[in-house]
Amino acid sequence: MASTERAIALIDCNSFYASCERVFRPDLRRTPIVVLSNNDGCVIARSAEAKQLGIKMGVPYFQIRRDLERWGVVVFSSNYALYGDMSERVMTVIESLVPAVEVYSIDESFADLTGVPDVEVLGRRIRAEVLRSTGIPVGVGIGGTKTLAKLANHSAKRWQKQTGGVVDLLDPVRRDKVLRVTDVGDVWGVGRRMTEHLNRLGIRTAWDLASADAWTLRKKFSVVIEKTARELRGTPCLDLEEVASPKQEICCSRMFGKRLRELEPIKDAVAAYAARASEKLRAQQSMCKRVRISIRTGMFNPDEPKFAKGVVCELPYPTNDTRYIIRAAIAGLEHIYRDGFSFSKAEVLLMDLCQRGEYTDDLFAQTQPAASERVMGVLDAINAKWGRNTLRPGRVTTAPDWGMRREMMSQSFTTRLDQLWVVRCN
DNA sequence: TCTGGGGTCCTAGGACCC
DNA sequence: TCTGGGGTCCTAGGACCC
Repeated sequence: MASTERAIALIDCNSFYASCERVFRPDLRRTPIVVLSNNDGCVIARSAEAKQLGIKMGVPYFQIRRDLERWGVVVFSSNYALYGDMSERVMTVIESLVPAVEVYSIDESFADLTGVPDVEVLGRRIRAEVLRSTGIPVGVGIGGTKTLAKLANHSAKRWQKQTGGVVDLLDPVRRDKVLRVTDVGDVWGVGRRMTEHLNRLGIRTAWDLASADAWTLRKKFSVVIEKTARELRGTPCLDLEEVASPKQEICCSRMFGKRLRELEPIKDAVAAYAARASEKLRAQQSMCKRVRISIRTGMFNPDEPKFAKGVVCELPYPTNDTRYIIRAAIAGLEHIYRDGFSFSKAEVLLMDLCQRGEYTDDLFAQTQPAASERVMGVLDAINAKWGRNTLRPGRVTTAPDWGMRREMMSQSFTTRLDQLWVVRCN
């Protein structure tokens, strides 16, 4: 039965990073897998088997290392080159099957299925096609709004066996049934804090939230939660955004592979982060007017003296020139650095972005010289052809001793021919 | 020894203007 | 004696997301 009722699907990859690793290690089909954050810090992805073992998201690796060994869990450092490339492949397959897509994150996309005769059949087809073409298992949730599609997807995971990974909540009876058995904290957009607030008002399930008075929610909390409640009722408040708008700020922040006390190595790290952020800036055709640089010591060790500081540096004119951005970031760093602390992390944040060619607000304001444009153009062209950091500013080192720890990284199977040397089959 | 990285949106409150 | 009001812009901080 065809209908013009609005239908949105949320398609997400199951245990995405773990699934990516498994595609190239079919011998691990039934083995529990976890993937670690940068620096092998904490667990950020778990295969279904690993979840079953009770391994929690975000738990520090060093705390559970022994257990993982004992249980025979296979551990990977994160390999973003691989995940990014696999993500593109998954999205391409989805785009070939549905009228309109919004890529929402590395492992999720919304699709507009309005007017599709049988959404559940299409959902199952998406699932089968993505699995066949990429090896990645996905779940599909369908609803009248984005929030309901998210809820449907959550249900597909929760009742994986019964649903086969596809849930359609367009039918109001089924929708209400699911709303009643879902905790309000499991609703998209309701975090820990909001859950506490809502619980205090006696709002415990998604159904309670959907039934709550929208105006009261707005007055007591914010328009955000009001929209969530309306969406749960089936009133669309969030549109599908097919064209990604340029980022309003760009950030590069990382923990160092080890603590740094001296200013010089921190300068090197900040230069590298500033260079990376500038690349992202140019990739979306933007310029920035201000740079914020911040550093901090470790946050968890109670014996370690704590210190954190940041500063915003104005640039003389909007620029995308790595050299000036590095210069500003280092000047800021010298300003905030303090002797006698063990620093663990630095962050470079590019703020006040504008699109290249956008009119400056001051007719007499200085603009970036053409030479900058040319040098950066050459830099990016060479690195696009020969790989990141083939050409780089003198301050940026490739294998610094403060660099990231990643001792269990898989090969970049899909993006580096020189690393494609073993694929195990059983 | 050891605890990620990258974003968005909203709100409150201060500064400033007329 | 007596001390406006409305509007805008900016910033910091909170909350949330994956």
